[in-house]
Amino acid sequence: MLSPEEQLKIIKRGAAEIITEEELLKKLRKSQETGRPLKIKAGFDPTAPDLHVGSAVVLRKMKHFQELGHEVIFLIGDFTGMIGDPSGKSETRRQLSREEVNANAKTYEKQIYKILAPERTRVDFNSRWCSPMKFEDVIGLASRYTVARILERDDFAKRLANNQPISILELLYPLVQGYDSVSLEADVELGGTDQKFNLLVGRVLQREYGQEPQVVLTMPLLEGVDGVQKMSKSIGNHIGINEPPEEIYGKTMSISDDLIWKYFALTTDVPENEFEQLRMQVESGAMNPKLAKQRLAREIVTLYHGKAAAQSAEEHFEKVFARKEMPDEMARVVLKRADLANGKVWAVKLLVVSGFAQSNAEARRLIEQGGVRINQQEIMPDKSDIEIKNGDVLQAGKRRFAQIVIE
RNA sequence: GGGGAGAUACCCAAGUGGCUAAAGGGGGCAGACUGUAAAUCUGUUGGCGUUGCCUACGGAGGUUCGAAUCCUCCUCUCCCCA
Repeated sequence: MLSPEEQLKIIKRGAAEIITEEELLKKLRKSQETGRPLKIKAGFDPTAPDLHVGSAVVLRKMKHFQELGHEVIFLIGDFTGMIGDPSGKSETRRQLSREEVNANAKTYEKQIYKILAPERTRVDFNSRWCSPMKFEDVIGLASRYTVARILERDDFAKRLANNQPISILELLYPLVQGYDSVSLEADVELGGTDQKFNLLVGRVLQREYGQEPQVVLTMPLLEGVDGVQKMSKSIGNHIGINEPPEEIYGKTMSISDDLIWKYFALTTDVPENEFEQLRMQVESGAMNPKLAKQRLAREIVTLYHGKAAAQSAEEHFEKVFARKEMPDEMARVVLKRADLANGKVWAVKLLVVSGFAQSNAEARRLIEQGGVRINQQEIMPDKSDIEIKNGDVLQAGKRRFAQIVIE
């Protein structure tokens, strides 16, 4: 077993902030003396069970703890999810049914074990202690924190300043999350840097309830493929860990060059000195950043799909984007023979049927912009009906392909 | 409880009777370029087999030849006073 100091070193890798490091070290020492593993808590929203490499940043840190022999609790915030938030405009706060929550939890479990060890992971739900709470318990909880302190939270302060609505429920959220820590008697809570406030509330509440406060460990937020906003499914700038290898590879290649190193640090197991060396080569001009990014893309695909998949994803990418050839495998569009007139189809319709355009108008636009090809041959806007045969390849834009099947 | 301000497309935001399918920005999509789905530049961005028609400026009515724009009621949000 590693010494507390060595453990701390591993834990610190990639972390944004640890509050406080001394407390963590103390807890690690005590754990080693008593043989009792630390309880590591991280909370997850029950509404978005599609994990991406951004949410994986925290999971990977959980994994580190797990490998050090500590107890990891994957906490699903189902209680709050089942209440929903009527004031919120975002659908992510939509009220969920018990069934939906259960289904989402299952989806989570399928995904997290791509990263965590199942036998050493405890999945829990905060409805377990929230649902039985009586109103006086809630009042008791509410009495332990003040509005002024809640309003310290950055986004609350901003919304207040900008005259934007804040529901009472939203004010209660940090308290609920903090109370989760009390119920679990958490030693450490992990989260993104945007969670810092909520995690700190946990410390205050634990103290209020006579417990030793948890150590707060925040991880940097990973920007999505747009390079600006935090990776999130609702924004659509995410790389999902369940996506096909080609998608993960391609999306990784689409991140901004500046982000390569942050991705290496937070989403892969590549040792720091190794990617720092790549970085120096790129910055000195000795290496094309594309190569470094390809290494990154391979690493990420390997993590979730294995080495062979990473290899073929890379080949696919080179073929389609560097050499602008057609991929080996692609989706199929099935047409009935009856849909054809003299072997011809209306190109606009074809695009809609294949799902490359949402509407006829969008399909027209695509064609007018020169973005549609059949067998690499551009479709001209003035020719509305095009001849097609079985096996022809329809292409929309640079990366969407489909093979036409006529039956 | 009283007074005031506001709600515009995926998001932010301009527009205060016809020239408005609605400025500008962001995002998305496409094209060019390239070293990649980086960066940059350009175009495009409600629907309909489309020289026209339909739908759309919080909701429902109304005024008018004509309404995002004026009137009435309703819903929601914010501010000030109590």
